[in-house]
Amino acid sequence: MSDPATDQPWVLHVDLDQFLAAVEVLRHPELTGLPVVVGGRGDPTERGVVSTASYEARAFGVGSGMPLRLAARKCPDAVFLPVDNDAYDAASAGVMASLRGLEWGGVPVVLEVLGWDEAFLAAGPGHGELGDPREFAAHVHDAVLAVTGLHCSVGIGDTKVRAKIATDFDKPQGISQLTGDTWFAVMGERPTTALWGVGAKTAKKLAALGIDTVAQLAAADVDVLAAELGPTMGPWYRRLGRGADTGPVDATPWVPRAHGREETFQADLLDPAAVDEAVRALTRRVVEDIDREGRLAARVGLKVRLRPFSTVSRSLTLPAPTNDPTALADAAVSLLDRLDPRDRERPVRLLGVRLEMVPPEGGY
DNA sequence: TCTGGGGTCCTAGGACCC
DNA sequence: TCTGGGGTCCTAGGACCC
Repeated sequence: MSDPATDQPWVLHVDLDQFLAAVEVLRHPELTGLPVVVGGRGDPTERGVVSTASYEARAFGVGSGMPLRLAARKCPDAVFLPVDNDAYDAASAGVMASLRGLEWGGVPVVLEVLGWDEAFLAAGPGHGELGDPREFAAHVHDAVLAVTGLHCSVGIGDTKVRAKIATDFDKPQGISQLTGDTWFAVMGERPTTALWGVGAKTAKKLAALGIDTVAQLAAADVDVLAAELGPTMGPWYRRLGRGADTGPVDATPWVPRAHGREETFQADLLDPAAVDEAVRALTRRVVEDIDREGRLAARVGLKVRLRPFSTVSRSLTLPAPTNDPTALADAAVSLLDRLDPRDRERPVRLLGVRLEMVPPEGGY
């Protein structure tokens, strides 16, 4: 199973348990054991959805993505807290630092960060004896807990896909293993949505082809998949059905391609002048984001969600890359003119502005 | 129960060029 | 007139993930 090119016989996937809720409980110990729901501005009468619910809240049927209003109905006694990105950034940095400091087989691990609360981890180049990966996984859990006070679950695999899927088998504070030897026994009869990257829409397309399970996907005709799902995605789904690799764990820091800001208004915007001004305000915020990285925008995108809930987008390539706030705001506002005239009269629920940046010297 | 915000990557059609 | 074919860029939208 080991890839000789990377010498990564094992891939670990580390996933913090109920991360946002856990960070809140950590700094508000009086919330320990209570149903905690983090989402929106923390007001369950507002428009917004649940980002993370504590396990106590999940017992009431509250889950990620659920409207806050519904969460409040299911669990009226829950503590609702606003999303506090700065706090989670800081907690995440602590977690990743604790992982980066680990050694396995006598050398520092390779760490690939996947977001606030997830990472892949593999033995570094030139490592020695690795021992039982379960023992190391337990060590990872304990090390993260000791440094940050946060619990995690760990999946062990021989590919990233397998490690990622294994993590979900045992949460919280679990350690699970999934390799090529056990893949079909464990995954074969599961629905295709059990795979990382197959959602409801793709599952439906696959079902129309008579493909309902992971094993059926793994055995599917690659030409049929390519014809129905695209030349890149079709073959990729078949590989996914086999748990095949997505490449080695790679510690190369992520360079963002784009930044965006969007806002769902508590009350739909009815006045065109208010829409213009909101687009300009969003653009100013995104410009701050790209300026923080010293990057220039090459394309501007505008997203508009109209009442009741239809979304349209428009985008343009700038004549020349820039970070000039006025030029970018003008470009974003100009995209409003490209909307269907009938849509321009409809109430606006959400606006979003996105800046695609010039790739850094040397590319990504 | 009216459905967030931050992203990534892929697809398909048309424009445009040779 | 009934008509090529490849390549690349631009744009809108879709799907997915955390």
